[in-house]
Amino acid sequence: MEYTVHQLAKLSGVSGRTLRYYDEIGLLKPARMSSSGYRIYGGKEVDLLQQILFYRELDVSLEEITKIIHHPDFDLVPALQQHIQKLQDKHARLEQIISTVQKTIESKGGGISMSDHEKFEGFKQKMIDENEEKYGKEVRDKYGDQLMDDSNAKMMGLSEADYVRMNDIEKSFISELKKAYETGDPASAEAQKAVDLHRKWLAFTWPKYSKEAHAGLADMYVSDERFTAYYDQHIKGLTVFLRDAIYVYAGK
Amino acid sequence: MEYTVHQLAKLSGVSGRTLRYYDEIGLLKPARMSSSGYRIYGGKEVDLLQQILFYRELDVSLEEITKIIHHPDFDLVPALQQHIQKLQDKHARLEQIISTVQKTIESKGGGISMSDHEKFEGFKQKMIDENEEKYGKEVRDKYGDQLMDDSNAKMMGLSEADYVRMNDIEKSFISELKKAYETGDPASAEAQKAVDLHRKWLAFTWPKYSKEAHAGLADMYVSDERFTAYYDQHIKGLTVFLRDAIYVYAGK
DNA sequence: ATAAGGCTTTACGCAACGTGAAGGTCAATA
DNA sequence: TATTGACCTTCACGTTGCGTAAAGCCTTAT
Repeated sequence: MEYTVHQLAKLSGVSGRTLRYYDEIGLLKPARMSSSGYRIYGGKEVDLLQQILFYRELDVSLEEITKIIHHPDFDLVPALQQHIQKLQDKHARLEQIISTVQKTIESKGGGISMSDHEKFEGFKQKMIDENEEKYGKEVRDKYGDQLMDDSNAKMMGLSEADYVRMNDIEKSFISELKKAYETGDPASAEAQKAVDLHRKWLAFTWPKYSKEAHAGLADMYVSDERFTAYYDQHIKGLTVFLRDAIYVYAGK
Repeated sequence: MEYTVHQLAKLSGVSGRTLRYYDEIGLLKPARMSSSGYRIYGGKEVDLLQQILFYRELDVSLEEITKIIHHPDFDLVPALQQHIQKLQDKHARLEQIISTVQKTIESKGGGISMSDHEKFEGFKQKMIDENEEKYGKEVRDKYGDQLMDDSNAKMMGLSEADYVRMNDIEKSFISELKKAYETGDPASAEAQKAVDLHRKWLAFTWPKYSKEAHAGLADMYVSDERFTAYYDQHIKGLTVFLRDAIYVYAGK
């Protein structure tokens, strides 16, 4: 039996455009062309199309399918294993996303404002990842794996109520810090009060406090442009002022 | 603090191109343009970008994000609920795909040929779905829900070994049918032997055999172009011949 | 003054087709 | 036989979220 595009299309459930496209990219060529230039497909092509659709169902790209179909000695198993890896990654990521969206929806019923919630759920993991990436090695070298792992765990375990309190404290901290900046003295009472709030704020994510780590963090603030940008957003030079105040606080 | 594209890009982790694109589609416009035409972003834009990236992480389309961000009274919860639905569908589908790919890989170790396996795993559920869609109502009306459900269940429970045997039987059936066609007589011994093989083949997916259902299936074969195409692929007119032979077999 | 590095707009490319547009072909009917 | 109407063909643009040049202006440092 022979089929034109539309016939094969109806037979297989794909569109005519799809078949022309498959012809175009060399995935499925018609058996022959009629005298008037029509595409004519035969039984062999029907079978091939079945196989193509099978792999397509599995989310394999048409490029991969082309290799699979047209090279009988194609190394299928490793390719599929790699493919399954990607699928599983996607799967895990979706799971995470779904849970985040669910929490986001729930939070709309509760007292936590949307923007808080966004900042909370959306960036928690990201913060940990970035933290790990940028400072992980340094911190692990300096203070050991335990501290870093504990810190990450604590971050993940943060409740939303905690998060709200943490945010409140940070706001107080920023406002105190700005006031302190006016004095121009990192050792002033105002500055030290601000740093104390900073310490409390850190307590939410730090499993164990140490003056050395606090001072180390101050260095990071100054050297990392994202932190600098964040603090200098309020007043230019605030980051350096904060570092100096922490130095005093930590007795460095 | 003010930022140029590249500065904000580094700060937030996205590319400059992305920021220009967001400007272009009206998702995130710079606070102002410098005298020389540079994009200048402020603290407000930094916050907005954070929110944008949050939703982007959740696989929300930029179009949706635009609505969410720029219309404070946007009805977020139903939108997110709808979104979560899509995510869950994707998630479930991925699960199914992963399992199929896994089985596909496993089968490469066993004795079942790839092509058999493809046909088996990939189309089993699809067959059921299509079956249900096309004939479900008719069959359920005629023979009751139980038969249809049982049939679907039996199909899903088919082992691969069964599937191989099923395929063998179908091959014999086709070859017998072709021989029978030569005789031109649907009542010939050859034709009836073929129909008997057809019956055995059916037994793999039919929970209970009945002559009425068999004859009904023959009608479907003739009226459905996919079946017609399938059988007429071998010899034109074979479908009608098969129907007539089944009629005789079923005493209709 | 010149080079380096930032910025700009313009525009093609990616995946897998959907959706016309403009025009040829084929079978059946008035 | 001429004309529908239903096919078929080849362009070619639109989709999503940017990556990646290309060509040229702006700014800063040497």
